[in-house]
Amino acid sequence: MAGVSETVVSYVLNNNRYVAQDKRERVLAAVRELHYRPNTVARTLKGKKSNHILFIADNISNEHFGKIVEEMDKIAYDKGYLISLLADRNDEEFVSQVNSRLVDGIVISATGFDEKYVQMLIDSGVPVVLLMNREYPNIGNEAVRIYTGLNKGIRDCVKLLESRGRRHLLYIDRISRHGRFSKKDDLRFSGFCSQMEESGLPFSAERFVTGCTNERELFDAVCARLNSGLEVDGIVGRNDDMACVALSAVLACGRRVPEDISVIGFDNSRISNYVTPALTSMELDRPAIAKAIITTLDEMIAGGKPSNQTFDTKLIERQTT
Amino acid sequence: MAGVSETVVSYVLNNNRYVAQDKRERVLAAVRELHYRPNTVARTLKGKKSNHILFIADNISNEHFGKIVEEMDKIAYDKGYLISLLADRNDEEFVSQVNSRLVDGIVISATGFDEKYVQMLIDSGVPVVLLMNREYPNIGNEAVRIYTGLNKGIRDCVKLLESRGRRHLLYIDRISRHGRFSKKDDLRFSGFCSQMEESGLPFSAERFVTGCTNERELFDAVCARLNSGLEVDGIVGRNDDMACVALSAVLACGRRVPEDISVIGFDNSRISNYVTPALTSMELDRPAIAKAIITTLDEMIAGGKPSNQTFDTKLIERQTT
DNA sequence: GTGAAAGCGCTAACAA
DNA sequence: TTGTTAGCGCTTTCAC
Repeated sequence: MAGVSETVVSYVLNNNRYVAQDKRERVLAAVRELHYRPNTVARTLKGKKSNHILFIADNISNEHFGKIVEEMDKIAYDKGYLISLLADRNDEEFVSQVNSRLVDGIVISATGFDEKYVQMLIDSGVPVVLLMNREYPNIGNEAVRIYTGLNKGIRDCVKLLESRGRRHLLYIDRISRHGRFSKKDDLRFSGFCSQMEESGLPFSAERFVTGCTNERELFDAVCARLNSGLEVDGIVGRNDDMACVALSAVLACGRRVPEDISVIGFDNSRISNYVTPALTSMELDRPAIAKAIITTLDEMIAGGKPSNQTFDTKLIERQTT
Repeated sequence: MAGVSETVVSYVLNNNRYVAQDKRERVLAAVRELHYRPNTVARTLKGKKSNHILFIADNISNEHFGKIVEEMDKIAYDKGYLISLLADRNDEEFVSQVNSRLVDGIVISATGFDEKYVQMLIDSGVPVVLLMNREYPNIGNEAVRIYTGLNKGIRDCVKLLESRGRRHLLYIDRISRHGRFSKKDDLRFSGFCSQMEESGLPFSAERFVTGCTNERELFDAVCARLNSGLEVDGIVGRNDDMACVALSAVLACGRRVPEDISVIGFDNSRISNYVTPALTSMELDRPAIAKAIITTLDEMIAGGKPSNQTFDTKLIERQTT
């Protein structure tokens, strides 16, 4: 339609070769008239970018995750990327599935996803960003790490309770139906442990509430601790949801919050604002984190070697402390 | 490696032509050994399925949406589909972006997404499933509709309040920074209006709390209604988040819940369980809905003409009613 | 029953 | 400065 070869069209659209002004204009005019769009698939096959980013995660449905994805989408769309969401599966078939897609980059935020598979993904040559909620001791720095502030954040939680005179803390681990409980590689749990140690607070297995497969079990587990004679004057939840369950258990056991027991959550999700008493929590800088993920991946895709990043959390104090 | 032509490999992998048993086995052995995976991109370019489903939504970050996506992923993965998430944008560029991707199917759940663009997507030949939270009066039945029970669900909310002797209701619309408030095409709002009419309950503009751009405004708006002399003994929130804001406003104004005013939410999200008093809500059958979305799309992609589907909601009564 | 070859829509080396 | 052409990895027609 523009009376030029395909080559010229390609040059104009990619803007990577000089093309005579008049031809360039004719091409652009034809593009408009025909609503022409280069076929992303053909482009990818030819070895160009697919403009496709994959987010592998183990908890697609929580609020924190949803907000991160929402923020990522805003930035990604402007850069031309499409984001796909995929729950992790621990097998080679999964890695193989992913590899057959030719995605440009992968973000991983999956506590239970085996490092072996992470390494396979990296080895296939795709840029990988690790959204750090746990350690990856065996993964080298071919993968860029983004620390969202979990470690320092949870330490700050402990310090806050300490400053309120609390010394007998309980840590509330996640609920999981599939046995995915926190191990020492979990950044929140390890941060909690180190801070307890640094602050010289007593920490033993019975202060680590874990292994629950549903809310009811967790509720009962917290009550059991409180009624066992164990001294408890503070509770740190790994996230707001867990803290809320613990909070309701505390109240049900007849303890006052925050007079008898202080409770603090993590994530600053909507729920923290609406429970009674309102839950103190730690806010993550999600917009900045989301932006860093996309920007970092974008740089890696362009062949750069961006460095790891760390973000700070912000204490949102409410009534439970 | 198997000593056969590419053709035979293709036949074996797609299982669509007879291939001699020994060759078939050699191919399969080579596939295993080489960890061979057909390149999805090349396959798509050749005109086959991309096994890629796009979910266009206007509220990626809420809990309801996250759970739907999580359930969709489970089923989609088993069928070989990858799901991408994309916030809607109201312009042709957006449609064009989507079209250049050659996705197999599109799910749309976006209250403010212009029907014009939905039609453009349909016209481009991609199967489209509409996750109904509003009407699409101008879209024909080339798009398959999945009703999640919003209309009947919200009617049941009104009926429940009515059965509790409540007749002076307030409807709490969404909060939006971009002016995306409910219009008559919104299934919850229209369902509420029709039920109010059927039940002969008074409904006027002042009972429709809308136009708020943040929680504080909504809180104030509810208080203003309560203090204006308007008689109010029941509140219906379009979702749990809105109901919670209203609930806190009600309590702040010194009214008792449920003695003076009953409150009901929608979605049965976690928050409804943890506010005080615990919020009565309406649960959607998310696993079934998610399954229906993928199955329907899968059928359409295979060339079938599945029919619209409707799901039921379930009342979860707690303390606010 | 199997292979050769064309072609999906694009990019880029090379030639002109 | 632009056009011809090969080729990305696959599927499928057609011929044998």
